[in-house]
Amino acid sequence: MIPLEALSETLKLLSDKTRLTILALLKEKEMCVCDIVEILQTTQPNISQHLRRLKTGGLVMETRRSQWVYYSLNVEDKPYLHGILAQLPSMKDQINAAKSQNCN
Amino acid sequence: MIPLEALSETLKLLSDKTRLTILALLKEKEMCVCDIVEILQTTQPNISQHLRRLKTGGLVMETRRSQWVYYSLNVEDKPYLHGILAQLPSMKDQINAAKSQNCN
DNA sequence: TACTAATATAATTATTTACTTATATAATGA
DNA sequence: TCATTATATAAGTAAATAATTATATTAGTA
Repeated sequence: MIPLEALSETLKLLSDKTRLTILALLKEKEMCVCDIVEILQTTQPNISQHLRRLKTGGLVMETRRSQWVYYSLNVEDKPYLHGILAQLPSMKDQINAAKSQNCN
Repeated sequence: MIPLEALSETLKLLSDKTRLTILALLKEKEMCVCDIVEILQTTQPNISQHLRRLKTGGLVMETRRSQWVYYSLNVEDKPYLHGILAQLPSMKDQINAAKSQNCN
């Protein structure tokens, strides 16, 4: 049983529209920062800071591969979030739409 | 499938510690405002305002019974929240501790 | 080594939000 | 009707937060 304090911190991470969208994207596949920036049409620092919070909160993992930092979901050990994550809409269309002008 | 916008609004309601605690209390049993104020040791307007947000967000219902307004959980139709609600700690101890100085 | 691309961090700003204080409304009972 | 209890609403304040702009770091490459 998670302390209420910790639970509300995690839910705060999920309560922001931009972060929820990032999680929806990562549900499809791992992505680097520039992919997400491209798809969400916002600034790089904005996404970078959201990703840092998600990482600190334990919701995503990062792996650097040469110049790119790839982020992926890290929620296997948090089954109580599965219900919510399952509600996230498919991002396939947005991903495909952005595929043409990829950053790498 | 719920729009991302609506989902983040709901999660915003769940992301506050006070509101989470209220939900944990209502998971045990329906309660009037003064019960919650007593247990959470805060002001009546504070709780009243949180309850209004929870009601507007569709997470709780209200029923007036004479001078008391009772609030209860309204989450049967939101199965994607069950995982989170199941994580809320038991409030039995806090409820019993406050039972002596009940408001009605 | 210099240049570029990808990412991170820092500082600032504008908005949101939780809480408080004060006041209003609603219901009960003397 | 008046007083009391329970609840709601309004206004103000302080703190938290998302996004922006500017700058730093890291890696690849000519």
